[in-house]
Amino acid sequence: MNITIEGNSVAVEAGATCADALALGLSGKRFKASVAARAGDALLDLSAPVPDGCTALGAVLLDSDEGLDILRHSAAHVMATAVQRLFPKARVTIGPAIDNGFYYDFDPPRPFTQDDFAAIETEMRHIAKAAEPFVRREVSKEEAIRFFEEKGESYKVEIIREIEADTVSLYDLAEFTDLCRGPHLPNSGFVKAAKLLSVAGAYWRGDEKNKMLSRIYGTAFADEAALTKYLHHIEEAKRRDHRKLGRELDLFDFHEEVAPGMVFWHPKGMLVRTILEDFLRKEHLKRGYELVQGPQLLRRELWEKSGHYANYRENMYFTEIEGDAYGVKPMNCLAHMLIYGSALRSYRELPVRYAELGVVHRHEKSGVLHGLLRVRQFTQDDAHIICTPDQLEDEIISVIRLVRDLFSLFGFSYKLGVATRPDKSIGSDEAWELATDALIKALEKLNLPFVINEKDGAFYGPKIDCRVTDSLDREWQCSTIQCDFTLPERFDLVYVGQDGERHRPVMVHRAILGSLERFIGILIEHCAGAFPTWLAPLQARVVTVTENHDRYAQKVSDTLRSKGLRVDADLRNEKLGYKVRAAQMEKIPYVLVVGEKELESGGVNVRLRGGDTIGFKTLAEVESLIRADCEEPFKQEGMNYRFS
RNA sequence: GCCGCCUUGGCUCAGUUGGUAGAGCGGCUGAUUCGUAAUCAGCAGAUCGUCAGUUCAAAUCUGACAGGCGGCUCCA
Repeated sequence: MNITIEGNSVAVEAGATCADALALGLSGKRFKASVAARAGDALLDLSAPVPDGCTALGAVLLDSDEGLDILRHSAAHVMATAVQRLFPKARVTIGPAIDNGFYYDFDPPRPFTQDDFAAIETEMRHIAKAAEPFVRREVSKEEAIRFFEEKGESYKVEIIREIEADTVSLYDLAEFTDLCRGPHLPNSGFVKAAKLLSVAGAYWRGDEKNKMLSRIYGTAFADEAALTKYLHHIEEAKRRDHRKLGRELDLFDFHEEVAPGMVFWHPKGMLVRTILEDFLRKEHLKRGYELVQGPQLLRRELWEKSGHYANYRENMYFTEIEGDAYGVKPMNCLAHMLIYGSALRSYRELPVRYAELGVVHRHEKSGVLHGLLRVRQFTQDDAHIICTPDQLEDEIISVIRLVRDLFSLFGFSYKLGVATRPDKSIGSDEAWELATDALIKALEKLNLPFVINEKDGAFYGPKIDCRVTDSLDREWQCSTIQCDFTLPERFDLVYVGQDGERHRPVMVHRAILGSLERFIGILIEHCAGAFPTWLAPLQARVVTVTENHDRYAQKVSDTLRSKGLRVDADLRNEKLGYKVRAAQMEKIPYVLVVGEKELESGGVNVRLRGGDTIGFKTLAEVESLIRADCEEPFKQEGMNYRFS
């Protein structure tokens, strides 16, 4: 039969393998770099026969995304084989490839530790060196179950029992056989640049009621150079860790023993926060929001009425005074609804948009806390939009616009997802449909790419989530836009329509940056501590050459401060180079050097954060330079934010 | 909460087989008066996370607890 191999038509004998076919159609070099074959959407082992009716085959190269995926999946098998040799009693479970690597979950007699890595890696190298072939076999379910039962591999048996097909595929690698869909590398010889990275506990099937397994994470690359580069990248990313930079730049800290998961903002960090908050308030007012604020404590009865007490009690803080029980708010919606409900509203008032930088407390489990990214007390840039069903889509569009504008202002890339109705949910089908449609249509109208996260919505309504990544590529949710039909019902929110009748409004909960703490944490990592000039706690530092220039430096600093710029002066008795270095490490955008020449001519010598010296400038020039720098990001957004 | 690891001056880290603590940075003082990423010297600063236990003797060994780190589950 004739098939096309990447554009070349070749004649293939019946019973030929994918490798045979590719060898005919590819250059020798390309063939050698191939680790699997592609037929349409399917990936096949090179050793697999060319499928019946197949008319075209492509090569999957080792260093392509798909090739790396296969490499890492195969590396997981190599690791499992090594573990089986060293720890015969360790039962195996699953071991997939993931972004940047792979893992394998084991149920060992004792959990693995990093100290086991050396031995496992050595064994993995032996297996790689032996270039053991991966051999695929199709067997009946019964046969597979019998096979794994004999080996005592109960987890595998459990998985196989749930597979619907009549047959399953097994892969042999040396003496280790694993249930696996494949495809795999032709042999283990390709797994030469692999490294084990960490151990972790992981629940069997991700359910915390199940047994905790011992997971080993590792990674593998096409060659040693790529692996070294990746490991270097990880090291580099750790330098950007907001927890490290927060301490080094004196932005914030934690006092774990007295308030785990709660931030202590130092002056510089608080300044960044304050500037950000001021900007957010102005931007919200500009976009038709009204600012409100509710109390931190609300009577327990209210939380019972809202359903939070029933569903969320474990995560709430409670207090009691003079026999009255209060709950510390974990969210801001209730106060906003009470404000809405304080008067009978007309349809003419809608949409109502209440915004609050609301401080909330959530008692997160101790193991999940993570610097600023996961805390127990945080501030949401929260708002609740109460509108008619007709207004819903337009409201959502403007919220998404705000998300888009703010995230591009900071230069973040983000991923949007629409979470649809979960199995456990309340509300009518029409309401769900109306809201889900509104969310999707809004995203489509703005031409923003998004994914659908099936059944991932809140129990009271669908939502749009926006996720951004930290320096180590971990994803964190920031924006959330949630439609809610429950609370307006429970709190009997109404508006008087044109017809004089009372109607039920729709409510949208939305946060754009999400939590200010989390957002600032990610921002720190994003800019490696070098905040954009409009947010930098110090925009410029005057640095003297000798103490003869102290008075002049102080005058320069005072003058610029009086213009509203954030400036200080380093008058320490140190060499210029020392103070320049200090300013550089504090990531101050502008260093203004003053010495004899500047004293005489009445200006400063400007050095930029990046290291460039742009030379002599008058103070007026410096002022407009810094202002222009502040306004630059806003021009791109068409926000025209002024710094005066 | 669960699994593994970790906790020594403000920070980063040494501390060999148990014999009651060291360095660099930072801070302070003095000398130096210097032109774009570290001038020199001196001084101060630690009941080694907490509480028990083993021991003649514990930073070091054991246990519990509290935090932290990496994951899991959860979540903004």
